[in-house]
Amino acid sequence: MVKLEPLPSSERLYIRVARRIADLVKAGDVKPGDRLPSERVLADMLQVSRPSIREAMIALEVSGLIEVRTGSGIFVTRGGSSISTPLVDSGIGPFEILEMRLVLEPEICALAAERISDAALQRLSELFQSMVELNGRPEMEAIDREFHTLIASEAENTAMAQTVEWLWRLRVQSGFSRGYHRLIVEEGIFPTLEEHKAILDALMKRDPEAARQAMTSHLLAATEAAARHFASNPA
Amino acid sequence: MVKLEPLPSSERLYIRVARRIADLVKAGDVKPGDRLPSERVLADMLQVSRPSIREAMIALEVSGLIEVRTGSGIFVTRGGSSISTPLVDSGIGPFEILEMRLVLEPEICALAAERISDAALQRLSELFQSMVELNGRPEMEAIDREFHTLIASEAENTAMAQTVEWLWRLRVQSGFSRGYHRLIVEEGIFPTLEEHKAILDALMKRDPEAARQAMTSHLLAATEAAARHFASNPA
DNA sequence: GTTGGCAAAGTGGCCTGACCAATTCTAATC
DNA sequence: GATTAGAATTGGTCAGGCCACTTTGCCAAC
Repeated sequence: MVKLEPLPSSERLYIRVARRIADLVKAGDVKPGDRLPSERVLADMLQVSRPSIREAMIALEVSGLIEVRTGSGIFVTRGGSSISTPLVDSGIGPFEILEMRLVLEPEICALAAERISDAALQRLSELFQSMVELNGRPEMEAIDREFHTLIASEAENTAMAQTVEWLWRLRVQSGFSRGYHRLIVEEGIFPTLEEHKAILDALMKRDPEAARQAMTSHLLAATEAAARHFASNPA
Repeated sequence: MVKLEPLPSSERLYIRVARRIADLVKAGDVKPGDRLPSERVLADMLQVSRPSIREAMIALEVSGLIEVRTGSGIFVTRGGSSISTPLVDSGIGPFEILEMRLVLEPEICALAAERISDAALQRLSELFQSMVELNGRPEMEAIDREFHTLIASEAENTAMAQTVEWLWRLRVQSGFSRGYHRLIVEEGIFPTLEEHKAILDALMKRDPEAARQAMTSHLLAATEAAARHFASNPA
């Protein structure tokens, strides 16, 4: 029972093209934020047709490496690549997301307490101030998101940071945020503010154990709030 | 400072097409393993050009929802979504992966201890037997992978399960496994066997605390082994 | 000098139609 | 009935074209 897999010889063209482009980015020839040559130019350079270039670009776009702006050009994404789920609904629900965050983010927070930079602490303070000022307006969710993703990025573990960002994307996608605003208005925003304050304080003291504890409390409270929310707002 | 999200207008065509197809799958009109209508037929049905259909298919293919077989047709993937091989290198290294697994998998294992099915326990036993028999051959890594991903899927949290699979894909991609075989030969396979046995036993007793403990020990050992490996094999 | 508007150039979005290569189906042949 | 050669089907790729949107820069009006 031999199993000679290989000799694929020629992969599909769009994959080869996509890899070439991805290599350019990885090699640093084009940096995040840069604009790639136009599709027509790329087609000419790589000696393939424009449809093939387009297919490769779509593959890279779905992979999160590039961003296509109509009429303007193709740009390299700033965040690099990540777990992608733009098209297919993952079927992952709010409680699964929260259960996973409850496992992941306290540890991330503890790591971040030891590794976080002063600049990041400064930014977190600003974000917290914004939360106080916004006080329950819909924009708060975006602030909340940056608060958590920033902490995740300061844990200095790309895998963890990308996962946290992925979970936020899933959350937005899963219709959890549709009732978010009403929820925080009903519940009152202050408990959430206090929880974030506790996290911020722990990070500033660079106290891993306190940070872990604060994040755990915050996410437990969020889970309970979500449970109440869904109890009174079936599906 | 209003922030009116600038009208949805028309998304790009390939995305709308891809969503339509994805909905077909989600609604169960076409099931995993089924063949989709040919590109030409789809183009005719949706009243778009074939290139647009192709672009949508590539997006879905990258997303892992479908599989394209030249000359044969387009088929819905059996494993749902996320079997796809990432197109771009994430730049995430072995130690980041291990650090994250060390956070995630012990908790997953504890959850699985309470939720795991008898069938899954049976399968885990078989996998362990295979590990004993293979005893250090390269195929072991695939077994190891199924062992861990199966446990993750039994935690009954799709987000966690997908993340564990993602981490394995990253591992394969990050060149960690290139020296894997030599490593386990040098180190001897027995410690790893014992660690897996401990995990299996804990799950069979449905003891969450023991399961968490066993998985932690296993991953700590793996981290140390990886450290030794990279110490003697500079990148 | 600044501002405002407008046109041209550049870019991606999408289409038509065609040919090639791999696969599968069909039917004639043995 | 099994084999096999040819036809039909299907994805892979290309060429060229037109449209809509963005950007840019010139020029007129203030």
